[in-house]
Amino acid sequence: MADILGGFEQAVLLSLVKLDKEAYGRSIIREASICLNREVAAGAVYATLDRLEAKGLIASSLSPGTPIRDGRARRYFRLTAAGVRALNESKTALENLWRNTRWPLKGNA
Amino acid sequence: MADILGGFEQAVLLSLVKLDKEAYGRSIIREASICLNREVAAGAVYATLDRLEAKGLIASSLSPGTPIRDGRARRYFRLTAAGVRALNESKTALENLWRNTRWPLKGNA
DNA sequence: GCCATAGTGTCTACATTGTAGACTACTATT
DNA sequence: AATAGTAGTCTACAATGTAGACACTATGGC
Repeated sequence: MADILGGFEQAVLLSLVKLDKEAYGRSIIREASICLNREVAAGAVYATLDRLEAKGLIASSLSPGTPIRDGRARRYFRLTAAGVRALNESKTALENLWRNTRWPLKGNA
Repeated sequence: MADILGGFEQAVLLSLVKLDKEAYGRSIIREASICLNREVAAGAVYATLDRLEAKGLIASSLSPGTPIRDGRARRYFRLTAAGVRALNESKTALENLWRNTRWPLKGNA
């Protein structure tokens, strides 16, 4: 199993961090679009959220008690301790990968 | 198509950078193991090298003229201009992803 | 009441990337 | 010839990335 999270997973996870209490499907999609600077499909995000939840890196819960007012119930997501760890470790591994490499690379092709 | 190279691809590509003229299958495997701080299977590396070559990010050539002395002919790899670009862009995209995020993250779960 | 619209979540299908492990080749040594 | 050391190849499958169609609930206007 890859010990480094993929770019998309990191984007989704970091979106949760930034949105904090306001992290639910559609808001995550919007935030991830900004982070990655491109359009991201709803399915892509939900599929990733499901996988991350299956791995225990995030947890979800439907709109807490409060009455639903604007459409379907929102599903809120939050990072678990394991999620925070995985994110930190991925970042660290990536830093190590580039350590000792002057960047940006000069086109030496 | 992911605009951010995966961690393994980056490790392989960066190994080429570090090994420079001495980048061939087995030496890349050794270097990648160091970069990632874990064992990597030969098949994993060769498969990745083939894919990167198919995408035009690297190019290969068999041991240049010189007589083969220690086993099967070596296949040397080198980054193409597109490869350098892809590597730089991945790094940049990752930097942007983490921009404005204090790191390491505090376990707020 | 009925329809259009807006905001949400779900499902299916497929492409790409990550990885393991067994296997083939060639040389030098014993 | 048998063995070990260095190289590269192939197959198969798991994990991740992504698109696009679809379904549910509520509101506002006709």
